[in-house]
Amino acid sequence: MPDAAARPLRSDCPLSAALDRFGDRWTLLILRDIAAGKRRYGDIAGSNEVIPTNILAARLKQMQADGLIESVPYQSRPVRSEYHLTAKGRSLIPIMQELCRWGLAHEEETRPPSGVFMMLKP
Amino acid sequence: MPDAAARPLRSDCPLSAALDRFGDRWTLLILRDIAAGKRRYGDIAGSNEVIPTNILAARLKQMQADGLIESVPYQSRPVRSEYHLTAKGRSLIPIMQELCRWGLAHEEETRPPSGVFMMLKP
DNA sequence: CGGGATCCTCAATGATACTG
DNA sequence: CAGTATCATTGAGGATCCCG
Repeated sequence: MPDAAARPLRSDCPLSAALDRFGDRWTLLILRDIAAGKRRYGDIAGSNEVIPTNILAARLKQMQADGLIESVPYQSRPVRSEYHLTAKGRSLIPIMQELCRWGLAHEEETRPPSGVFMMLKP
Repeated sequence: MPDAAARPLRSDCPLSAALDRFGDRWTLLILRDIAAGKRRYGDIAGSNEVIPTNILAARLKQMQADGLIESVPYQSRPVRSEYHLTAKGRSLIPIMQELCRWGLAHEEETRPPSGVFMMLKP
């Protein structure tokens, strides 16, 4: 598997650049989990939206390559790491909150007022 | 191809719901173009990031199904339509602007200060 | 010519099994 | 537990083709 590298950007448009970094189905959900305090692989894998493990591993690598998170080893043999947001990753929290507000306002018509699983503490 | 229908959501998380609507590589770029005044298929297809025509057609249908845009016929035989933002589509403009700001702040290090192709007028 | 539809190829995704 | 390997399926991205 080709190791994660910085991907090229499609154009000079900054919106396009942002989407090239986290405009996919999983990156922001992983970032949400880490921001919410989940630090280990298994915590994130156990989230409500069940992310396939191979994709989770690939995204964690890509997000490190993009500077959104960093991995901090907490034991060796076997090597185990925790994931933390970098400053760059933290800079996405307001965006996630705004997306969250939009989702609440526009996509909750049909669903019962069950639990809201997004709770980022600014 | 199954005609565009509202897709199911992965979970109750409103962030996830928002991403299920426009968390892909093209939807927001198309929305940006329409918001910036491009109304016809060819205008959007000619954008800086070259979107394949099959994807553009599919996205336009999906965005209508999701209520983000509406198509207004401006001639019949052959039927030709213009695309406009709905109120729901317009509600994404602040989000696009914030993404844009993020892209400028975090992803422009390497590129020369060439033109910025994103200019949404609030 | 504008607005697609269609076909093809290949990369990414997703499900699941497996391993250190 | 934290991933990697494998494999089927989907989707992206090009290149036409078609139809009015």
